[in-house]
Amino acid sequence: MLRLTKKADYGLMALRYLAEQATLTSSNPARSAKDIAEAYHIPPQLLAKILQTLARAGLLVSHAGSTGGYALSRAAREITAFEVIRAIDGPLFITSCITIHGPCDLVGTCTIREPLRKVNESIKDLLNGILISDLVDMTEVDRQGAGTAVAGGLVSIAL
Amino acid sequence: MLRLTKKADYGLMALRYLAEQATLTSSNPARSAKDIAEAYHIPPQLLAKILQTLARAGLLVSHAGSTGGYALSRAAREITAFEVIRAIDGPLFITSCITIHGPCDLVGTCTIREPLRKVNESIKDLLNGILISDLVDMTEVDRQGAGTAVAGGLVSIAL
DNA sequence: CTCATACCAGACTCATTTAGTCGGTTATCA
DNA sequence: TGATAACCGACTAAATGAGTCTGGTATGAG
Repeated sequence: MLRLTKKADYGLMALRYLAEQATLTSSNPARSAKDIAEAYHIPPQLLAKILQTLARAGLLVSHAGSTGGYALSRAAREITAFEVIRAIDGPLFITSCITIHGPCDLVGTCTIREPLRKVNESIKDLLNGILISDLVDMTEVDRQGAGTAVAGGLVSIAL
Repeated sequence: MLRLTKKADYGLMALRYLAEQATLTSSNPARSAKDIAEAYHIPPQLLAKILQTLARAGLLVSHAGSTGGYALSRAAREITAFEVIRAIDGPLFITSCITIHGPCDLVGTCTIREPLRKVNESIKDLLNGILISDLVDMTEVDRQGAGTAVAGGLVSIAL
């Protein structure tokens, strides 16, 4: 089915939210897991775990205490969607031939591994071309009902 | 995790096999599910079901009886990897926001749906650029140890 | 000082999906 | 007419995903 997990979805939404907040507020950009969860109606405990994962991966900085919360560790235009997805969902494998335990038992007989590996790389490049800042920008565009502006760059994929 | 199911893997391998056989034999290109399964050490009954699905989708033609089996319904260069994957794994959704039951319950609050939809389209285009004949060609290239030749086209993706 | 707030960590449950099996039916050809 | 092979749906088991629970630890406000 080739779909992202809900966790990755939630993670992207949270990062986008934090990026947006960072531009709106000058002083303390930190937001608690609870706040973000309420903003999007995400199960709070689940989001908490996701944010912890992202903090462990170095994409977020966390701070405990009453004024604490999470904030982006870098600028929004220096964090890619791929990093987020990879931190949450783990390494990206389009084929089940290539797993974390090395090649599958069809080694030698599997004839489509190499082509699919290239597709894998292409998708990775594609996701690496999407920045958290792009997510914010796109929402703004949608809000204005324009749809003409094109955010982000151009990704060329050679097979 | 963004991975293909094993069924889709098996389906692609089978189609590639049938494409290869079609070029090698002049007369009857049909191969039984059992033969293909044995060639790749795939559970025969499972592959049988996959081939039936592909036949129902119009990608294969089937013929019962002692000399029967499956064959490609079109030329190998007129069948895309996307068609195969879609026939087996169903519609392709990179985000769990967009499901078969329409938009998720986060409608209105989900801020990343549109960007991810575009990624989805890009992946679709990417897979549509890969033909079954490419899979055969690539294997040949690998066999020759070349690696210089590049099969397939170039897919440009605008975000 | 202390307490409410918030992060941290892991075990755990429940639901869904995936992988694979089983049994029986129908079609075709030697 | 019997061997071969496609067809079909129901079924089971394993893996993954989504979400919860419980018990901690840090930190700043009052």
